Amino acid sequence: MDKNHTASVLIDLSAAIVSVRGDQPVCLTVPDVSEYQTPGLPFGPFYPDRHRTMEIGLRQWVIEQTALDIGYVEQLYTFGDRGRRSEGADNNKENEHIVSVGYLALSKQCPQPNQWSEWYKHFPWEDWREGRPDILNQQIIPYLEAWAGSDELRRLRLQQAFGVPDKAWNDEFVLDRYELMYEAGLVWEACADGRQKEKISVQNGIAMQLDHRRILATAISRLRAKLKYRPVVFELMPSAFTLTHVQKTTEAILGAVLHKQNFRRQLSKNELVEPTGKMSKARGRPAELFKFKHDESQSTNLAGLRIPFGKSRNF
Amino acid sequence: MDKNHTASVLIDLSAAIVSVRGDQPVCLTVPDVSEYQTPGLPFGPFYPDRHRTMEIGLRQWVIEQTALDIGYVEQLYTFGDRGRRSEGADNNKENEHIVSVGYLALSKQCPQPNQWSEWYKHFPWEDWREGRPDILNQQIIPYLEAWAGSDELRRLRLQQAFGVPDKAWNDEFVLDRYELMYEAGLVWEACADGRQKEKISVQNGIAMQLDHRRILATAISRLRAKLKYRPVVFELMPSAFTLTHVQKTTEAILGAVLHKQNFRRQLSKNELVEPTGKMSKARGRPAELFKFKHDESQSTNLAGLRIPFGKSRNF
DNA sequence: TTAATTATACTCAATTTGAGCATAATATAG
DNA sequence: CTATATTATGCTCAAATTGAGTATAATTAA
Repeated sequence: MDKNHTASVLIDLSAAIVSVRGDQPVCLTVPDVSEYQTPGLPFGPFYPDRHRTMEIGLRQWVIEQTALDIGYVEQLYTFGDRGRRSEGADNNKENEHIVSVGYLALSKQCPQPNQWSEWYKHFPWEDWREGRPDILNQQIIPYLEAWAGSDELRRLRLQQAFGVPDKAWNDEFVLDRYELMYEAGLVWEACADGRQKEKISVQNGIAMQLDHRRILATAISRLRAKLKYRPVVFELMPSAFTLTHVQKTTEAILGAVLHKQNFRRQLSKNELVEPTGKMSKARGRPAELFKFKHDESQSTNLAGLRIPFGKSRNF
Repeated sequence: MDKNHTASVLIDLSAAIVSVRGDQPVCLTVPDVSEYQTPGLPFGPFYPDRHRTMEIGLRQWVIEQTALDIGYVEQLYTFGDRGRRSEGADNNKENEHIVSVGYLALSKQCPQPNQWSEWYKHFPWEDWREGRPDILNQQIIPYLEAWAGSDELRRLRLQQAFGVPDKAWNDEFVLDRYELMYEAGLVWEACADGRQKEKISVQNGIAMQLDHRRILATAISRLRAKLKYRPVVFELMPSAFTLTHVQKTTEAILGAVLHKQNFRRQLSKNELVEPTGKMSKARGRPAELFKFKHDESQSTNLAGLRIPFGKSRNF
């Protein structure tokens, strides 16, 4: 291969550190010093000679900078797109290319409320708990329809991501929706990256620095998907909780409301929780307090398109 | 942050290019020139100023070097572990750290049979189509049990990954199993990385260069999981195929046998295929030839721990 | 012509889901 | 003190899905 091209890059470890406050999922952000005032995700460089693995490197600076207790950490995706970091307008003097490795981390607490940003302020179209968000029919869909025009591929992607006109909304396609909106020039970042000449008239959710909103969209997608086959909700719960609390947290992340009795049935059937014996005190009838059953047997509940393994699989 | 540490790295794009030949899943490999004769995955450096995204870079050198038509491409994971690439014993002069970004690619054809390596030669314990592989009870499990000793955490991980003694085998935990074996010094790579002083007596599957067997394990895990909620099998099928052919391909990837009639029921219920009108010609009764229904409506079949969304979700 | 082989249709009990009703235990308003 | 709002929890029941077959059809090979 020819050596006329540079292959050396810098690696940023960016973290979407997620928690739930009340009924709102939140994400740790750092304020922006520039004129735009857009918040960003915390990130730090990866020093390969100091940290044995990237995850260790990530944990290191999260501890140093935020003093948070993050238990669950998962690598999301590695973004190396040129032009998705507003490089021209930024401080990086274009001699070094930056690749960002996105991580998802879950935290049980979220102190200092002003440093945490609510998900749905950045993605108002993703919260369906009060029904279909108005912004979809009033702003986003009409604009996207116009952008798609008669382009067959664009219409297909639109249908896939947003369920228009007759497909169902899929809560996991957060990233697909964001990327479509980026391409269509519907989000501020597209404008900042120079893909869109004129400023966006409607502010479709609060923008973030560089490609951080994309990383957050990836985090939400992943977390929503994961919730369905791994008991990660409990990484966001205190040691004792009511079943309603688990449900509210799940609903916050999924952006959808669930059937109460059936939700409890799943929890008890899968033996994910066990009673503590104590009771909560609130408005109505007191609820029993449960704790997470650290059985490790969770691994058994997978599923999906339903492959007919049959019961004989347990040799 | 202190600038005493270097942050500059080189990025390798490694690809697990997967296909299915007969009833064996295979993976494109390149021969090793060194004394060990271990095969490796094809890889190439990422030139950030030449390729806009890493995926474009990957596709580029795959086309250049293999002339293969790969449709489906998915980023797997970014590995930055020090000491997992046999750096000391290798050609890299340790002044530049290398991070490898693993990709999974699917190919419908696999010409030049000798360049493709069968999965289960590298992972003999993962193929359960003829029942539980002997190597598990005869070699792997006893060694791992001894390694775990009375260490509670190790025993838990062992139970989780290998299902011993009483949990079920989970086909998706390919990476977990490989990593456990690596840590226990049960695979050749651990020895090559200097973690294991003495050579492994039993060759537990054919080793690969650097951390390539780890990337392949990640690919298998991902593909097995994906199969259950996305119609990716069809990326490995020709344009017309019999239902049995789809099933054999699925079974090859999962390393497990499935119930025939119920497998077909799933395919027809989810409307993933449509008849071509033609028939196949083989030994027994001729089978109808089908083609993949490119409906894009596949997106509707997800699932998992079964979140009780209820039918009211289709607003 | 028979047997082996493969494909496909159909059945049926068990389990799981979606949806909701009924009742229990508390706080608070009057 | 009683009624009412509020939340928790137990229970039912029909519909759908799954696991595990049986039965039958259409070929080739012996």
